[in-house]
Amino acid sequence: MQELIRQSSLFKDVGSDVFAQVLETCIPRSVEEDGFFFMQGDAASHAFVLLEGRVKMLQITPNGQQITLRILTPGQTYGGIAILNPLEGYPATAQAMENSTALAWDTAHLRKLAEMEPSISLNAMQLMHAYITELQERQKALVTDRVEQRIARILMKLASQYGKKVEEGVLINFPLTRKDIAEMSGTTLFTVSRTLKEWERQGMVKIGREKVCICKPHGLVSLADDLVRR
Amino acid sequence: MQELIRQSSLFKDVGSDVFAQVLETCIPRSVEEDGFFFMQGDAASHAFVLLEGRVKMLQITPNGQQITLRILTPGQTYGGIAILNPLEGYPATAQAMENSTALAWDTAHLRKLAEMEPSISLNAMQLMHAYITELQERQKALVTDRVEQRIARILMKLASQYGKKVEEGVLINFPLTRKDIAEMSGTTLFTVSRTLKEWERQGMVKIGREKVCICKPHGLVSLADDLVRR
DNA sequence: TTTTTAACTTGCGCCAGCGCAAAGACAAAA
DNA sequence: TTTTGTCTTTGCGCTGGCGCAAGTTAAAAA
Repeated sequence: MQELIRQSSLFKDVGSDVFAQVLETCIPRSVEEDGFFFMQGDAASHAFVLLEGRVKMLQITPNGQQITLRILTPGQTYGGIAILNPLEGYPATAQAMENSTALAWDTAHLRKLAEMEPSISLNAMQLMHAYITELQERQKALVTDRVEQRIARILMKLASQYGKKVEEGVLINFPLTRKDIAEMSGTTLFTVSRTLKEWERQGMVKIGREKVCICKPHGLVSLADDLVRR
Repeated sequence: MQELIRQSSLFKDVGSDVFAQVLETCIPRSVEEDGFFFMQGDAASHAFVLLEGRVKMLQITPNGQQITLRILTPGQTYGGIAILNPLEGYPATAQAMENSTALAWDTAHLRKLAEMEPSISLNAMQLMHAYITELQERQKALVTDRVEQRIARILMKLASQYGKKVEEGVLINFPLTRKDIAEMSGTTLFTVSRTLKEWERQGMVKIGREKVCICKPHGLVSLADDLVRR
């Protein structure tokens, strides 16, 4: 566990003396499947490092539609804005996709730690920067790419994050519904279903209930980069 | 000028001793209309505070299409990621929309300043956080709103940023082409043109060449929030 | 095993918005 | 004043993708 925190994006490169304080000031927090670590708009009082499980960052629109922003795996940081004024609200909701455990630090401790060890601030900024880049990429995709390309891109990304080599190709190694994919790529589950079926016909993927396996990654990449149109 | 830096989002709340160093370490930088402060992907070597002019942050897609991310006014900070490892590339391009002047600080000085004065780091994070929130809002809009709503929202935002009261209503006080609006709202200049004309027919706006004046702000808000469909 | 629940597929109709082309309207330069 | 370049409008055709409804499959619960 210490190992995981040491490698976490927020506390990497922290000197061992300060690191001891990091360990002292954390609060463990467990949330079961479909529960929430925090909701969009809540006062940003804690930053989290995920220890085990999977957590989905999402937004909910006024009319109830969901947008999935990202899926987190152990070692990743979320709610990092807590280092700022806790009057800021979290910009998104963090929901556990399975029983999950995380460590939490509150604003006061975070700031104290950051003052002792500037690299914590830099790490937090690095995190935010990475996220900004990702959001911009996604925005670009939403504006310029067809739905098909966006789905291809999401699958490639999930595969690189959760891919597991099996005999038929690369399996995305956790239950993933058509609706999940739709919420990540900004479309509907119907369109996702149709697209995946078409790809299966072409032998590019193999699909099942809550399961996607990529047989021809190269074909998907071509699609994502718009090198080929169907 | 000092006043402007004092109030700038990056250096506000900086103690007067460190502030003196802020002033010492800056480099003035002028760029004329259509010129660039930096391009997406360039090594992020400097952070800027705009003194005068207007600067557009944009992305260019592989096929040449532009996406406008935001428009900056004097006092605003851009290129703030320079505080991180300069190996990071700027996530977007900064182009002057008119002759513009800014002050720049390089990574080395920024870091030194941030170490002396933690509030600089906090300010930088605050900036990034505000930007993240904005990007998420925009992503939500792209996924869930109709083009009409998105245009309405962009106009409201521009009006709140640059609005000038005139007799007919609130004028967006700088030359703004249909193409500009399209790049901000993720659509085409044709659709923008049609939409604005329709709104003019309804008396909601008054438009001219590179000019938009909002006569019934309330009507636009209703549209943006989808309280009414045409 | 049967039942229930949730995920998925598929056909069909529809329309918002795109893309193009051609023409019109300004503004600045010559 | 005329010219030139840029910005804008508008008609027309087209289609990607949405939305719904009805049916199918598969897993989980009873």
